[in-house]
Amino acid sequence: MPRELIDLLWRDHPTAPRGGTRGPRSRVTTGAVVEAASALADAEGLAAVTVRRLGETLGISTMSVYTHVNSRDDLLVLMADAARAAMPLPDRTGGWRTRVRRVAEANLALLVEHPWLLEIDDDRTAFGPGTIAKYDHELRALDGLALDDVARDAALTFVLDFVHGAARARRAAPHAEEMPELWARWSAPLARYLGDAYPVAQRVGAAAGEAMNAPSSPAHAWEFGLARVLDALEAAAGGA
Amino acid sequence: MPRELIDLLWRDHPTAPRGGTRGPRSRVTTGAVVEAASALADAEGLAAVTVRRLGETLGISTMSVYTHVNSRDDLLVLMADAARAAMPLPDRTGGWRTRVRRVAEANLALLVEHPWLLEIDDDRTAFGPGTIAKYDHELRALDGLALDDVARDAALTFVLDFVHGAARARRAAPHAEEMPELWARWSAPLARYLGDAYPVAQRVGAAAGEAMNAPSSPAHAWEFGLARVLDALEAAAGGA
DNA sequence: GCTAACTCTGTACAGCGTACAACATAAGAT
DNA sequence: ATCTTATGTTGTACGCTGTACAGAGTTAGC
Repeated sequence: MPRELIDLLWRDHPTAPRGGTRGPRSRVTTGAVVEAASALADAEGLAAVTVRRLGETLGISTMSVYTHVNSRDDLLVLMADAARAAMPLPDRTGGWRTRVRRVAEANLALLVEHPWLLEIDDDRTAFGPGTIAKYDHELRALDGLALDDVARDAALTFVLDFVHGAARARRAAPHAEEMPELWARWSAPLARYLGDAYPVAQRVGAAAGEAMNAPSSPAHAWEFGLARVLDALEAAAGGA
Repeated sequence: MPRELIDLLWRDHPTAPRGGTRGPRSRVTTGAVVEAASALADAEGLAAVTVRRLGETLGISTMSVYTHVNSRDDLLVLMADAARAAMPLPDRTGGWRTRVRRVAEANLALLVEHPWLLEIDDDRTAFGPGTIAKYDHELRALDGLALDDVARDAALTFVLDFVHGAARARRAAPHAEEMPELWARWSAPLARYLGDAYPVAQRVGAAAGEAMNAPSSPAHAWEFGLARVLDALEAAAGGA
């Protein structure tokens, strides 16, 4: 399997190198490896995606995984692109505000469904068909705004960064289940250390913390922030 | 060294447990370990911060590191809090727009100086004195905006998420030095795969890519985005 | 049937975080 | 001055990681 990552990314394209026909039939395809890895990441987090685990779940040996994928890093790129390729692209009816809102919502849904995407930070994903198709589609959501190409790209980045931050806040933090116990053990010493210093932080932090536990809060913060983002875009384009 | 992380975070506080006086003198303090780790991360990235490397640079054995820090995860929390404690807090003169701009700029500077902060995602940092002091100070930058406590916290998060995204884009990507070679090897097959599909993505991507190489571009995108963020805050508060 | 191309596999290595037990050292108790 | 006890330091060892490499098994084309 000396196929390059770019050819693996485009493995479904008609002109992509298929690999010779000699030798034993593969018991598994690159796509199947990527799917299994993504399922594993969905279920147990990205750290559970080890080459050994992957071989096990696929019913092949550890090293056979490398027949279909060049390295774990490459696999992560393939996973990220596959997730974006499988993402339902929001429809294009309505005004730009509606369309951009749908883009934001679709991206939030994607990141909530696959939180491990937040941990994959590899520029090479930009070469994948899923990522490119997504980029193209989302750029078009900005049609109608008076933005040149560079500004259009910056505007999309602006929206997606906002979504990224919201998704990061929303997902269960890595050690979330231990937090109650941690709080029980630490709140007393923390109060002792703090005394009456930082009154603003203490008051606002308490309010924000309580609000966080209210079920409606993340949705409210999302609506609030998204409205701000849309307003900002409108202002940037000098009113659509 | 059975001191808990919270006590290590507050180790400079007068009432923090100092640890008994018996036994050999420590050859090294927790603070020194954190400093060495941060220097290592600045120079070679967070992945270079291994317990073995740390022991080496400190002139103690690998396992002695654990005398001063409970685990590598705890060390990352201490590093993050120390970086925030050492951050120069922007002064508080001027209107809220000026102050918030300074907050954003200070945070960008922090993340550019210590890009590894982007990789540390641990809720326990919120218990550290540096993080709390920073939070308090930054909340006060929003004084004068008509926001209740929950909204004030959300507004700060909004600003900091924007900075976070900008910093992520600005830092040298993990495999940045290999990108030119990668591009040379991949641009031809990519062009073949793409054909004339996704014209918008191709045009905008090319423009944005070229702009990225223009030295003025990141600064321009930053100014643009920051202005949008400030406008959004003003709108959120119903005009300051 | 032979050869070349291909998949699959087991072994092995260097690196990681860290549990644990043994030892060294210094202060407090006697 | 001696003993006790708390602490710092260290080496060894374990299980885990990604993956290089060599060899064995399998199939298509000559």
